[in-house]
Amino acid sequence: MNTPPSMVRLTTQRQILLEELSKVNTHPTACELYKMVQKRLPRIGLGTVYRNLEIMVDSGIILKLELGGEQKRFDATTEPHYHVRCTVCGKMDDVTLQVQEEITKKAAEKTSYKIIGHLLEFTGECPDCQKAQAAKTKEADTA
Amino acid sequence: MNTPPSMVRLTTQRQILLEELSKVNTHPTACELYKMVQKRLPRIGLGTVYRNLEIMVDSGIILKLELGGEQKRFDATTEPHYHVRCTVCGKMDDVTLQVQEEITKKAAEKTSYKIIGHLLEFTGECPDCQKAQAAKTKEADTA
DNA sequence: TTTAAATAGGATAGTAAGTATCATTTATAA
DNA sequence: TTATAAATGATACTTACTATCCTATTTAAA
Repeated sequence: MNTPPSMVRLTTQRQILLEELSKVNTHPTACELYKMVQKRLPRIGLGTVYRNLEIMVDSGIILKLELGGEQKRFDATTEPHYHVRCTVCGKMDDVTLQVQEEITKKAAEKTSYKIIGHLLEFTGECPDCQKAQAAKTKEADTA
Repeated sequence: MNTPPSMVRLTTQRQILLEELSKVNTHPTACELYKMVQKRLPRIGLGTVYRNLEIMVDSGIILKLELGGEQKRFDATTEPHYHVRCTVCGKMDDVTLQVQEEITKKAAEKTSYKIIGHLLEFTGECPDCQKAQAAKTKEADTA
């Protein structure tokens, strides 16, 4: 068993990436994070962002949210919790709802799969999009 | 209010696509469906598959599963139900678990989003991958 | 029943998110 | 100090999916 001379270095890029991700609770996409980090490290490459996010996911520092939507999103909170996704703008937020452990057991009884866990995502309309929608409706009424 | 001269035709391609999708319960990807349909319609284009799947989703005939994983999957059963995804091979199956309506209400109390519904996906290892894993472990032991 | 309009199909080009490659730089260890 | 490993940034590539375009088919009108 030869341990390879491998160790995850806390480079400036990784540190700033993690700082920026921890700063927000909207679970940004890789591209959004790239833009955020670019303000502090203008020469950073998009590849570095993707690479380091993946490394941090693998080492359990952050979570990758792979549910609905086109793009993957990232989350600095690693404790299991649920999310809402806005069906209009795609934004994601946390839902501070007790994680349902028992549902995993129930599912395990119903299938021949070896169940590991579950992902729960709520869908809805975010406050901003609700407002925008209301404004639009009002506009149509007066027209 | 001018209704456009639009109506969804039940073409051969659409019919066969729907038949093939209804035949299986593994929720195939567009690409998998393409291969399935190709056996009966060798000249069909991949674009036609994507286009018609989208049309059928829009008209509510089938469901698009946009949860975890790289690709979207399709489901001929439109009643709300849950799924398991194999974390090894990506295969998806149904979980015949009672849909938790009350969880949506609970979530609505915890967020400023206007909650519409929820998506629940279990993760685990499918029987085939469990077997393959077991065989691999055994091989390593004897080596 | 021919003709016109709408719709659909197949081929192909284009997008966009994400991944792989590679030369260069930076950090660590001998 | 030097050798080795690892990380970076630039760029090329892959893949799932979408848009475009021209042809074919279906439907409706004359």
